[in-house]
Amino acid sequence: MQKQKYKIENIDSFDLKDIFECGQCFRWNKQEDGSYTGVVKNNILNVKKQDNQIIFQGICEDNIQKIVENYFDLNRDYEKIKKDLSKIDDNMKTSIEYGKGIRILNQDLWETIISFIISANNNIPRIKGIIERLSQKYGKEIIYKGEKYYTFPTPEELKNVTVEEYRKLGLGFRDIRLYETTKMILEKEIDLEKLKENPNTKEVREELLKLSGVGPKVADCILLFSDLKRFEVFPIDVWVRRVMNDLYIKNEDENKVSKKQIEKIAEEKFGNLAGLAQQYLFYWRREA
DNA sequence: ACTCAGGTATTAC
DNA sequence: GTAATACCTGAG
Repeated sequence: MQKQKYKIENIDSFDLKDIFECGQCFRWNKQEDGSYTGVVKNNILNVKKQDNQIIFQGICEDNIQKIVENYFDLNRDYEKIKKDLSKIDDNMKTSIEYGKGIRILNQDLWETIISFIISANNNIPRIKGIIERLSQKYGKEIIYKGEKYYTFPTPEELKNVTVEEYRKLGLGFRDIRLYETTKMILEKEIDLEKLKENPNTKEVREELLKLSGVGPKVADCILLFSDLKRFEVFPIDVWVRRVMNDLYIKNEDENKVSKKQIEKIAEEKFGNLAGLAQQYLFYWRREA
């Protein structure tokens, strides 16, 4: 573990707010100076934007450049993606203009699974609070700039946690789901390493759906936001349903719009970039 | 007191 | 297969 620093310059498609507040992650917090600090695996990172530079610093167990390039998806050409998506229609163009600094993070698969199970029928402040308490209680402490941070607990670290203990953390009815899913993963009923190696997204999705607390929406979030990185999925939550109905379907009652209907349009219009399109639309509809 | 929030699991047609 | 319903919790 050592303090490290890394800078990149003149990168488009990199805005702190767009990245950290577009709804893909839960462990990044804004600091007084406008930078963001977060926990990435066993590393504490702080990201600051200054002029046309992005400055990453933190305490890392591995090379910070390597960590950052992978986590922030730096080797993907977002300019090209945005250009392609913008051609589709004015709606996409508008939403991309709004969220032009978005990048989809390569988050740890296990952490993403648990985080999005917690997200079900929940609100962001509460989701963040639960994840923080979970990490504080079962993760490892790391001190950075005098502050205490906690790594996200590994499956092993949650091995002996009871349903009652989860309930005490405020998980509510999701307690049993965390318990069961952790058990399934520990016992390799679902092998996460094998999932990463499987290029067949449909098969991986079927596997994820076997986990307790993982339904269609959570499975798609995991596929898109974790290091599985499948951009062809299209997670449909209340906001996406709303924006898709507003823009393309125009049913008087958005709740009557079927999931299949939305999926069909997403597939036709956005194809293998559906996940990105979803994120721009979601962020725009929610924040703008 | 009551509604709502990044849905899922269960039960009943 | 598709529709209705319950579900922790805490903030507004």
